[in-house]
Amino acid sequence: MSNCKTHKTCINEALKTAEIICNERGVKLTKLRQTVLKLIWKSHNYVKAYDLLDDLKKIDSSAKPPTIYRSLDFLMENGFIHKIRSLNAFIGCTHPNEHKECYFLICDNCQNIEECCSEQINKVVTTTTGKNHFEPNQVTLEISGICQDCIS
Amino acid sequence: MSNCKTHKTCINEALKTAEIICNERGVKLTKLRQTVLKLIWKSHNYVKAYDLLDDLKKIDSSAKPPTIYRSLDFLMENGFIHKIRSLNAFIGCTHPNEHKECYFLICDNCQNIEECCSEQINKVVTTTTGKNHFEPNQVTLEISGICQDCIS
DNA sequence: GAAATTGATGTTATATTATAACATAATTGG
DNA sequence: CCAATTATGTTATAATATAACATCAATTTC
Repeated sequence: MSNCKTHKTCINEALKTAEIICNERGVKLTKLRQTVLKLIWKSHNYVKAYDLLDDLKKIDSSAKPPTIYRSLDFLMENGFIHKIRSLNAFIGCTHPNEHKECYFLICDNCQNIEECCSEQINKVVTTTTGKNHFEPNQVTLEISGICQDCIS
Repeated sequence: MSNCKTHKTCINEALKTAEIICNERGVKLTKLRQTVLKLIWKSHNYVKAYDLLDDLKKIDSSAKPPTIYRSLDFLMENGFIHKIRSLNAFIGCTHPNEHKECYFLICDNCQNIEECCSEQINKVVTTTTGKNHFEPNQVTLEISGICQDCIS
């Protein structure tokens, strides 16, 4: 669970980091992409694409599905957000650029998602794929259940 | 990769196992559910729900989306098939009832999916969730990449 | 700096995936 | 048998996502 005091800091942080990484990579964090990233970071929870679209429409009434999905694609490609496949939803990455593999603990009760990265998991994934002579590209690990705060 | 000689055996095996488990559990593997399971087992690859629906329509032209999705739900609940979330697709389980957690190696090239279960992964998942005081319910682990046969 | 190329966004349309809601039929437990 | 439950039929629509083409903006090349 996030216990940020002034959430604005989180948003600014996320935007700043993205900006820096984009500069490094020579890709552009356009106004639109910034806006979408900001909207995703409105909270620490996951967002659905069409909810995001509704939010965006408040700013630009001409926004349409491709508007959102393209920005989402860009933000995912660059590791600024993640797609949660078991929810068809998106969430801001808490540490873009640090590594590729991010794992998620998804609370069925409060909907909170904890990004949980583990060297140990990486290792065991490597071992398993190695045993199968499989060259991994993308690892999706999503664990749903009940989070600490909801276990009573 | 599957190298079954007479694939019919795989289908029959899957159906028989499902039948037995259903009897044990006192749930019903109805004609429809059997048919859907058989259609899923038409190959060792994954299938998409609407392709399945098309197949089913050849048998019963009145089949509609809920027909398929209900059967899929039943078959998933009972562990006879898995949903591959990163593909929005379904695949027969190669060892229903043995355990809950099944992991997948998905080849980006040949589309083959290898069910890969690992006590080691289970353990590290338990450790990770434990560390986070998280009570896991459902674990989704899908690794996409290039399989043994496609690495040249 | 004009032309050409590339990348981003706008726009229309539609594909794909999935479920709600209610009707009917089949099964089973008392 | 009757009531209750479970399964299926049916209609409609919700939710998720992309194709295809038009336009606009930025950049590069000459």
